Amino acid sequence: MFSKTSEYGIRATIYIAGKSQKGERTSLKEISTEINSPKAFTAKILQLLVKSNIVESIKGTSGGFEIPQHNLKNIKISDILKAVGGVEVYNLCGMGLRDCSPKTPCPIHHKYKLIREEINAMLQNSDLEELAQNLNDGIVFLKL
Amino acid sequence: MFSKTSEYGIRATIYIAGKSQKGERTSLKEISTEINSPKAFTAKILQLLVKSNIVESIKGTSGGFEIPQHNLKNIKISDILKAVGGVEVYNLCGMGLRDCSPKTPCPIHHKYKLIREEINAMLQNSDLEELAQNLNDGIVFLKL
DNA sequence: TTTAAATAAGATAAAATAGTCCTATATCTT
DNA sequence: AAGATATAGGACTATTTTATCTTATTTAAA
Repeated sequence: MFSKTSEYGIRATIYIAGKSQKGERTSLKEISTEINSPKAFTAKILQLLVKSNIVESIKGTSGGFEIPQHNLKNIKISDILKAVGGVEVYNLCGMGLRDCSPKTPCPIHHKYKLIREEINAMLQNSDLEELAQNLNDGIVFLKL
Repeated sequence: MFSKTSEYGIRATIYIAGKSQKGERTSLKEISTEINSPKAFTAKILQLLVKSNIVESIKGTSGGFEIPQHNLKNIKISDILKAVGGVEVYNLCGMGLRDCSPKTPCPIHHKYKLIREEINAMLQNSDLEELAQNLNDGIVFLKL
């Protein structure tokens, strides 16, 4: 479904969001431990998220990553995917046709269109405030 | 969404099905031209489909590929994906968690589960007879 | 029976994705 | 001011996916 980059990106962001919601800052080391992701690779992905202003990074001792609490409600999973470069997938033809359209549809165009719309709705409706709350309430998980 | 292998596999099979429905046999050359796929790579994928008894191959001059007409109704897209090794994706956690389950769900488990079920329904409900008919009627297309 | 045309199969190559390592830079603490 | 700890970034490596090339085999037709 998602690329590894997208998976780690989403999980890392939600983890940071959970910490931020509790007023805590977290480090790369903690993140990669808690979401079971390769550390150096996750660092690269976090750099993308910082560049896109989804996550803030603080260098130096006691540095780390955080997300301003008042931003949590406005950040959706689709924003994370956009930042790490993995969102346009869900707006393309399921069978890889360049000119797939309602007028020249691929064999699964109509059925897949509905699914694509639901995927996009899911990605655009899930905000970090809700996701972080669920994480902190212990009703969802990020570890392998 | 699908891997290239899956895309070409589905498109090639539907193309062969369309020909078979008209009582015609088709060749690798024709297939890769008509579905805009790399020839040698498509040949590999067709080998997988032949091994899984989805497609029949005939060697030699005037050889090619075909699907017995009475099989068309029983072959679903999910069978094609199974043959080329690209179906289990839609039964895994969207965020890559090994232990994702209703009891220990990932943050998008419940929403994604519904989507997964619809994807699987789509893959299991689309049979080659219908898909080939649509292709022959000119209401769906396989080319870029 | 030779030739041409077709698929089969194995080896190889190229490209994309995933992941690591090392050095630089910033910053808190002592 | 020095040292420890953190992120930033570039170079590099590994793996997987996608794609090609070459040779063998089969078979219809000339």
